[in-house]
Formats: sequence, structure tokens, C-alpha cells
Amino acid sequence: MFEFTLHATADAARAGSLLLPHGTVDTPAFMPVGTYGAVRGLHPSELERAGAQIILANTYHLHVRPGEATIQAVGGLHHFTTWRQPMLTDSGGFQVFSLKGLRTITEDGVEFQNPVNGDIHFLTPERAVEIQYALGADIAMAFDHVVPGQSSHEAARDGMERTLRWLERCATRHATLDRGRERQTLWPIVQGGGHDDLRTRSARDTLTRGPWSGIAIGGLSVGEPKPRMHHVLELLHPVLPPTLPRYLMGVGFPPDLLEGIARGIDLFDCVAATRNGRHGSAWTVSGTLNIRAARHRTAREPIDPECDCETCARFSRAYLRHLFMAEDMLGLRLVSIHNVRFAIRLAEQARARILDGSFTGWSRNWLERYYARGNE
RNA sequence: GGUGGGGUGACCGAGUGGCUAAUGGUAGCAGACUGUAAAUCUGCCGGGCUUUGCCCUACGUAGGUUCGAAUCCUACCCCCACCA
Repeated sequence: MFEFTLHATADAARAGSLLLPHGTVDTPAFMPVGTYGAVRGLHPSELERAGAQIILANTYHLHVRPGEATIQAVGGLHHFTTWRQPMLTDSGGFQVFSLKGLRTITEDGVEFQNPVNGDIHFLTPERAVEIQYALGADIAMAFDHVVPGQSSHEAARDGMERTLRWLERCATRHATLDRGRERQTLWPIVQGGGHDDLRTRSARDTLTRGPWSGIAIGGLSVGEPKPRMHHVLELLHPVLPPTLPRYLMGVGFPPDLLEGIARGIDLFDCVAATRNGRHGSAWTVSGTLNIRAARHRTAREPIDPECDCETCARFSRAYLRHLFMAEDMLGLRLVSIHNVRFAIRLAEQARARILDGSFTGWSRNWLERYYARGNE
């Protein structure tokens, strides 16, 4: 039910398969984010055709509406959304960070004020686990305390230690759930900000509280310089056991995926594919392009001539630009479809290169080309 | 023909003596976005330059009053409404 198999490695990079109750995920993999149980604007069949094998949903958001009881009443997240493949629910820990100013943290948990209508919601490690169990995703995440990227050692230590204490409460609660460990696996999250000693300690202490069937690295790409993130990944690489799938939370843009894969990451998720898509920023092998730019007014070529997505197979930049200028929702969807496919395909390509042994050189060339931004 | 209202930057539309190259909005242009408070947000948006500033041009047209006018006066042109 929860099994991770490593097929090949290329330096730190790994190619594997993650077996979950709703199916298999070939890693490295990019997981599109569907906060409210929908990857914004996309039909599940579009996600399937884009090659998505697993998607995310969010505990906090689904708890606020429609509520886990509602979702349970209609048969759980999978039935509700009709997404048949694996799902992962984020715990709401990220909202501790992103809803800063609308929340109060205590040792017991976090009180959130719903930005939409002001309602108060209290999330504890136990509640986060219960909600996620009710939702029924394949992977549940521990409720963590994310601190900003440039946090002081003290703030990062507080967040990291609280995350560890909350992890024990999450695990304790999860263990009591009926058949909980057969239907759903709970993954812990490594914190520690940008501080080496804290990161190492977080990883080691987390592992002693195991066994786990996967482990996440959180609190990165939240404002710290990119080299810092790379360094933390390199630091954690030898600390984490090779047998555990590693999930780098919230990352990322195309180059970040490759940089992460090169440093041993197996799973990624990021809202950028869809958010940037809705905002008209399209990913290509030679950097991002703003589809609304006037220079695309009569451009007949697709976003990325090398892309195999449904959007690129059919639509010109000129038409996509027009849809954005006319504010037709089709434009938002089409660029989102492209970006999602782009990220998923990048992971697929990396996997193939790890398997055939050519990953390192290919990855270096890919990054060079991306940053060269030659021919938009 | 008469009376009244009105002509402002690509468009709509404020402003009724100096703080006005001129509020807002739209359109346009450029950019940002990393476990989604985001189909959002930011910047530019008369022209030029030696660009934390300076110089041109500009509020229907022409002239005038004033130290100073989009704002006041005169004439003319045009638009709208009503009356003949």
C-alpha cells in the first residue's frame, strides 16, 4: 500500500516508484495543487492527459468550506472530486505562514480568521489529522509551523521544535484512527529555516519518531536566497535514508524542480504552474514568457514548440494573447494546462535521464538554456 | 434664428485664477508570482533631454485681462436640448 522503490540514481538524483492506495506515482514527480479539491480551472481529465499521477488538496481550505463532514458524507475526497488517482492533503501548516496576521499560534494549535468572512477556525495537530483522515487522501501531512525564510535562529528553532512536538501529537492521533495506517500514510515535515544545525536536528529528530513512509522538507522557497535552499537540500541528502521518498514542499518553478531533483528530491508541488498560468506567465525551455505581451499579437507559434501539451498542440501565442486581452477564461485554462504539463513533463524527462544515466549532463544543459532566454 | 447647456490628454470624465503635464476610470505597455486571502498585484502611460532635475507642447480656435489662466473677458467655430 505504501511502498517506495528506487530504480536508479544519478549522483544524488533518484528515479523511483511510489505505490499508494489509489495508484502508483513515478518519481521524481510534480504534483499540481488543487487547494479546494480542484486544480484551479482544470478538468480532472485534463490533468490526467497532462500526465498528473497525484494532486494536492488543502486541509484548512476544505475544512472551512465545505467542511470535512460534507465531503465525508458524499464519500470522501476521491468520490467528491472524481479524481481516482493518488491525492495528498496539505495540513494547513503553510497557512500558519501565509495567513500571517490572520492567525494566532499557541502551543495547542493555531486560531485562524477566515479571510473571506471572518469566521474563526481552530486547528490543532489532532484536528488536522482527523480532518485529513475524513478527507481520505493517500498521504496526509503533519501539521507544522512554517517560519519565513530569513527567520532568526531563535524563531526558526521555535518553529522547528514546535513542529516536532506537533508531529508527535499528529502521529499519536493518526495511530488511533480506524485502519488509518492502511488507508492513509502520515508524512512528517522537516523545518529549521535556513540554519544548518536546525535542519540537521529537525531531520534526525523526525526520523527517530518514525518509522515513516515518506518525509517532507518544508519552509523552503519562502523568501530565502536560492543558494540557501540548495545548500539545505545538500545538507539533508546524507541525513535522510535513501529508502524514504522525499517531498520538497511548495517548489517550484521549472529550474527549481531540476535543482531539487539533482539534490535527491522525489516529489514536488507548487501553485506557480496554475497561478502563473492564470496570470499569463507561460513556461518554456528558454525561460518564462508573458503571453499578454504585445510582441505576441500575431505570433503563430505555440508557447513552446517542444511542448507536447494540449495547448501547444493546437493554439498560437496570438490566440492565447487575444484570450487574455479579452479576459476569456479559456486563456487562463489553456496556459495553466500548458504549465502543468510543462512541470510534469520536466519531471518525466528527468526520470528518463536518471534511468538511462544521462541526467547530470542533460540537467546542466537544460538549466543553461533556460536561463539564456535566447529566443522568446 | 432665439434660449440654455457643453467642447479637457487614445476614450470616458474631474477640475472653475497659482499647490496642474492636469484627480479618477477605461484602453494600452511592462513586470511580479514557489505546501493558493491571488482569473491577483505592482509600475509606466503628451514629447524631448545632460532624467532625484530641466526644456518644449497641451484643456475647441483666435485674441485679451493678470505677476500668473484649463479656470475670468471678447469674438468665432462645433456639439446637444428646447423654443421658433
